Amino acid sequence: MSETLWAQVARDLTAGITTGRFPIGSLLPTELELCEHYGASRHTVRTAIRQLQDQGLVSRKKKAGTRVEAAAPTSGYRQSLASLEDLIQFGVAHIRTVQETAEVTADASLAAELGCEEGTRWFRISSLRLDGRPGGAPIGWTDVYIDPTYADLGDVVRASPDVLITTLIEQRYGRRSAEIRQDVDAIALPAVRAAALQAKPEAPALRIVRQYLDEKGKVFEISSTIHPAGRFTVSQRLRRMYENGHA
Amino acid sequence: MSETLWAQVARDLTAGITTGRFPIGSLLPTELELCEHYGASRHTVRTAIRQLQDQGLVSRKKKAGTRVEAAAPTSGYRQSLASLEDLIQFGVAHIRTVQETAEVTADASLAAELGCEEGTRWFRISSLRLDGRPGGAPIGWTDVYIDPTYADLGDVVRASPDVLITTLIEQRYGRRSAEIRQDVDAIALPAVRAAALQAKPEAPALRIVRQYLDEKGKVFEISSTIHPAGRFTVSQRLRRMYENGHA
DNA sequence: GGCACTTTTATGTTCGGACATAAAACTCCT
DNA sequence: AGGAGTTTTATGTCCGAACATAAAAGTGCC
Repeated sequence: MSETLWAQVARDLTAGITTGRFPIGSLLPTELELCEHYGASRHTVRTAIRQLQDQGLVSRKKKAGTRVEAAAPTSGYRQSLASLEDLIQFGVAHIRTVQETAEVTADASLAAELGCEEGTRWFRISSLRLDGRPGGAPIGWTDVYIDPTYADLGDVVRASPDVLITTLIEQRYGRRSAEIRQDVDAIALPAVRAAALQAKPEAPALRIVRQYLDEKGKVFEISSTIHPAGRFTVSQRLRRMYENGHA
Repeated sequence: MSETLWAQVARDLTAGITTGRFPIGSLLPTELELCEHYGASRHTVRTAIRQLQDQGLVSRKKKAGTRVEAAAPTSGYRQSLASLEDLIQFGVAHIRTVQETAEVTADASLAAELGCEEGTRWFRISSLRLDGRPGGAPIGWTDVYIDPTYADLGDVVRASPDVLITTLIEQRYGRRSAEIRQDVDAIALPAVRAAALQAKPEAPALRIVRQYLDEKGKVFEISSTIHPAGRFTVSQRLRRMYENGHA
């Protein structure tokens, strides 16, 4: 008795995926079918499937079934975001001065920018990012969109100008970001932001849109930041990751 | 009935840890005690504890019990570059049409752009990135700088317009990238590139500079790509990573 | 045809019980 | 005291069953 039953099932399913017996995009047999096939209880089969799910090999949805997402455990490059500097890079932890808050409904244009459904309601917190020196031009302008039920965060955000809003939500509501999606592109600086950012309208600017997803894959926060050219650079270091998980 | 029972238990235990009711190094109550305390089954309590374990908050050992290891979840995000789409995003695998090749020496301006020493000699391969449709405007302009000893790659690059230059170097010289550094910022489109990219000079553009380092940390390839606004977006997905390597 | 409603179904949550296993704790003998 | 063997105990594995829930699929009415 070397290997546990659920580990055997997990291994066999993984093998089926990597060998192509269960191609990417296809559905795995249902739990009941797997129970019968392996002569195991549903509990055991679910434990095995959870293993694959944790490795990102499959995703599950009620009624729809278990879908094969990838043929191999996520390997490739690993980004290290351990240091404070990395967090600043990624989360923009610069000092924030809140300019305005409002409850908005996403029209077609905003929905396209944020990558959300049209008609979604958001509570928006707009702020300027400064780099500490009082004299210098601002680094950027950020619009943070959060679930309207968190609207009371507005005051807290003003009170803690150096804490990430994501962190505030986690502390206050226990909702953690399990995944972050970031899109970076270039745009012409919108005229309405030119004055506040001390730059010319239509000047080149970097736009960073980040979606924060919880464990269930639901987006609960979106931020859109605009940096005039030369004031901010998105930096990353990716190291090749080996099978054993080390870099 | 908003939150599941096991999630409530997990949250309460997490709160107990962060508030110091269960200090680091101490042992949590046994499963049976927690069952009684929360009026839940052992299965439910175990699911909750597994959550904390996955987050690296506690460790478990038979007989010894459940030990508190950390007061806050180990944060750290992992970037998944598993799918082909991700590789295209990162390596720009679009079809390439080589425009010119030359041997250059980095002056102060180029050294600043590439982040290398002034005076370094490079072999430069300049190419346009197309997206397949013959009619459309190009996606971007790429200057790839490689060690002059690899100059004979110029012909190979022309012959294989859809293969990453990094891959070619690896195949031909066995030199593998162990780390990639990427910097993204916004610039005004240089006048000399405007015509080829079918855009106006000074128009907003995205610039992506990537350094490829080998195992010893030596940079052997640098690429600088310019994309006029709206033609390219740098996309990333980061998933929270836990101690055990799972997500 | 298209919209509103009901049914079906696969996964999610929760319970209760049983036995296995590893490691600490204890006992006992020399 | 100290090592060998036994007991205790908390976690690990596994089963069976029931109900909840979300989403697809089917149904029927206008």
